[in-house]
Amino acid sequence: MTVNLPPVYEPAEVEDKIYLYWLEKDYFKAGGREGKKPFTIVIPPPNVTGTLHMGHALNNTIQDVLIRWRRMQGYDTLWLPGTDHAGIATQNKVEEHLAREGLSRYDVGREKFLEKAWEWKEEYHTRILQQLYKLGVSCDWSRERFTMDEGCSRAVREVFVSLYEKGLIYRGDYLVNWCPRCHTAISDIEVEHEEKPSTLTHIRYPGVGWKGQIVVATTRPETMLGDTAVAVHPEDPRYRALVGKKVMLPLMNREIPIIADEYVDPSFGSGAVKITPAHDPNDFAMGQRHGLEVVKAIGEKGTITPEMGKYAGMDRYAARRQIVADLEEQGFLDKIDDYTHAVGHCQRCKTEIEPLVSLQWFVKMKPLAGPAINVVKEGKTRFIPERFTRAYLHWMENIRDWCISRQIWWGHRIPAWYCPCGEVIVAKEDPSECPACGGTDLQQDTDVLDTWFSSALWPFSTLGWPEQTDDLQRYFPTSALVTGYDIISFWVARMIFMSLFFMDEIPFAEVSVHGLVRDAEGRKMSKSLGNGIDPLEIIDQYGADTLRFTLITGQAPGNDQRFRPESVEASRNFSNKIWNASRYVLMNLGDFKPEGLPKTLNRHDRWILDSFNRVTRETTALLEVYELGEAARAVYEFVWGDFCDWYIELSKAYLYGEGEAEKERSRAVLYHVLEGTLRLLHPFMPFISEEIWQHLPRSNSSPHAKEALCVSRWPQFRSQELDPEAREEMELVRAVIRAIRNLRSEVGLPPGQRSPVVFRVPTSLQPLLRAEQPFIEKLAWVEEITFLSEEAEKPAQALAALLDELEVYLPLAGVIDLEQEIARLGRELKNTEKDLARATAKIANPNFIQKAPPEIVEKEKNKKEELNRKQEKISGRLAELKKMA
RNA sequence: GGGCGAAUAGCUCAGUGGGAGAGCACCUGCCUUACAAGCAGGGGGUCCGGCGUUCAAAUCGCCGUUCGCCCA
Repeated sequence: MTVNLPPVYEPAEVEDKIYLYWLEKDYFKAGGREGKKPFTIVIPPPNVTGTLHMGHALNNTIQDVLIRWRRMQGYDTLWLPGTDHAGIATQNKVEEHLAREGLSRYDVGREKFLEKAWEWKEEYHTRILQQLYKLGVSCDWSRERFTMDEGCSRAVREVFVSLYEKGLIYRGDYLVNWCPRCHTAISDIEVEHEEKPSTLTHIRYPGVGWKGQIVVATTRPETMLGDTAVAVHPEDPRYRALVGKKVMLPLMNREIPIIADEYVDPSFGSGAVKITPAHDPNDFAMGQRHGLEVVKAIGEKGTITPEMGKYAGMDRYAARRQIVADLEEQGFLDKIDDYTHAVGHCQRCKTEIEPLVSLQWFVKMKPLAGPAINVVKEGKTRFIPERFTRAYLHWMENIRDWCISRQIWWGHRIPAWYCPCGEVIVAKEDPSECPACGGTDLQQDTDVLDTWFSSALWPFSTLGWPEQTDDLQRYFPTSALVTGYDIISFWVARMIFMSLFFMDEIPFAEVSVHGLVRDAEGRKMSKSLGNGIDPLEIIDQYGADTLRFTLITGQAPGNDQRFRPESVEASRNFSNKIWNASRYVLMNLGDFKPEGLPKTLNRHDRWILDSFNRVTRETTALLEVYELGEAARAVYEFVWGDFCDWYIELSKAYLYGEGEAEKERSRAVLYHVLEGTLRLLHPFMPFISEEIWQHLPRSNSSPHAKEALCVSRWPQFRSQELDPEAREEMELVRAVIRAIRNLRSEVGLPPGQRSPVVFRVPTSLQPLLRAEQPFIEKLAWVEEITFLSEEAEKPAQALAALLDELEVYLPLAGVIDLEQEIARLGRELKNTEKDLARATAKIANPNFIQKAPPEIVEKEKNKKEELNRKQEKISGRLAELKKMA
């Protein structure tokens, strides 16, 4: 074969071609590996709201690394892809779109609106898929799902009806977080709290039938319109006598009672608080305890209700200003202080939420949370890193009922129907008549379910549930879930309790948690800041492998990372390094046919095979514990630091030399190591590794004669192939070469100018160094090596590198600057003596000898001896030089 | 108010009980028949501060400082 690869890797020319090849061959399809253990991941379904961002790129790359690695290990891998309808988010997008034509959703009507939403979904679904293809993910596309497809929708109904029948779903009046802009209730965790400078308004409430007044403080004076009590602490001596009496609500001229409740903090403000059950969660709870009236002062549009006299219809902020002005005018305003407090905002549109009492559907959480707490405590589902367990448990243990109805149109419509006779019908199939009165005038609930309701079923609904499908049997529970820490409570927690309730099993054994991808300055990437980086742009410019490698190496489990152009370039350089190392091998293979490793291997071969064996072990072990960044780094170091910097350089002597047998042996090892390296690399950089692999010669007797790297075997670590002898010898050889390079660099010798060196070396080491002489000469730009025995006189006019086992001299008659060399050796002596002192002190400590593990003590002793020899050599040399000076 | 995380080279970050690391940046010398997106060499650290546990702490515990996040 003729190989003529360009010197610079061009990802754009190979990636699409290779992805299509993989798809054609159906490599990503699960099944067909009977008898193999399954390894399953369900994708965190991206929202069809828009396109993918860097966070998605990271999330999917991690999953793809795991899946490709397990596939190569021989597992029956299933990575199930899909997308999420993302209720409020998508609805908002479609509404924005309509607004450009001057239309509201009410103008077009529910049916037409949903058509638009489906169109939106189709468009973005296609784009998301394109992006995932570009990233190179190996999902089983034949099993792709959507949260609103037929099967998932059936699962949603099944779950709703079942929970309703078991009394775990109920409908009730409750204080919910209302977004006046999205015009819907949202769950507690969809509210973002933000500290904001605000004011604390102190208002006087005059006594009724008693002399005096009570001052209450509030951050939201406009809610006073709906006050139905003033509360004090029962033990508070200032107010004890007033409990049970009444005050007059200013502006409204309504009498309201003074009540006592433990909840009131007597040390805050005046120790008395106004109670607005309709507009504050704590007040609502207190109102329930005391049977207080609920007076709505603010309506669903964020405006004052019609019952509130002159304020009726005013926007809540305008009303606040007006009310404060009126209070002041009428003498009820005590004072206004500056104050900072947390204000709830809608996660989707950032509007300040308004707590409102309304009729909503809820999931009763306590019975569901218990088992979900247990499985995590028992370690049946594990969070990685472990610290996220605590956040999960804290949330689960303090959980409140989950408001699941949303007053929007895009989503799963609540399967409840109302009959004029008062009957409520909750059913899997649309009812045609009322079971109570036989009436046919049934109205379905207009609300839809919270998006997370369907996502909570994702691990089993996507596998066919409620049908007992083969896939469900085989692939559930899934093996791992890969997700960002920001959706542990939204999604992970809910999948766990839903799965335990309906499947009686955990949904996944391990949750690998990753962090956020931030911009180069560490800020969150966001549309409003305009600091987002489109993964596709990076792929177009540098290739998917580069993007993947950047994200993976920049990542430590559970930690945020910054996306920096420098790191992208570093990854790009690495892929080019791989490309060129492969070019070198391919250019020199000739008509080589792989037939396994040669029978006789030399020291260099044994050393690189030992290194490869070690990096195989390390990479595999790191992947096992989800340390993907470390695993990728291990491969990087091996490729660049061992294979390229040393083995390839050493191999040049053979390949550019004369001996045919040597050439063949060298080719075989280069081939073997390169091929194995590509396999280690493949999960991280699937495209470049596959592309090069496809260029490698193959033969039928080759042990890895698969048709694609993507389905070849993951390298196996073999302990019997470790070669400590070769390793040790090569370490010495490399140390000698580095020492010579270092000396040459001290005097600024350019590579082209070769120099003689002198070794003063024990006879035991002479065979090794004489055997390696040609390589030392080549790699250290040496022209001639003289071997001296230890008895021989040392060269005088020379720089010295004093290793603990031998001495290396660079003779430079007349060139050497004695003063400089003395200074240099003096610095080295100082460092050596410092280390020696530390080691000596350690060994002198009887506690250390007694309590430290024997191998550590042994190591320390060896170190001390080594340093001793080195110290003697340096000081000896210094004495000689000083004599000459 | 409660919880969690971060603090290590100029920058960005790995490292979690046994001799301080990487990438980038910087300095020096090099186009060396794979690669200048490269090669060789080098400088650079109070591992935030303090106390403790231990034979041994960047690593474990406690206290504090600064920053970030989550929850109430």
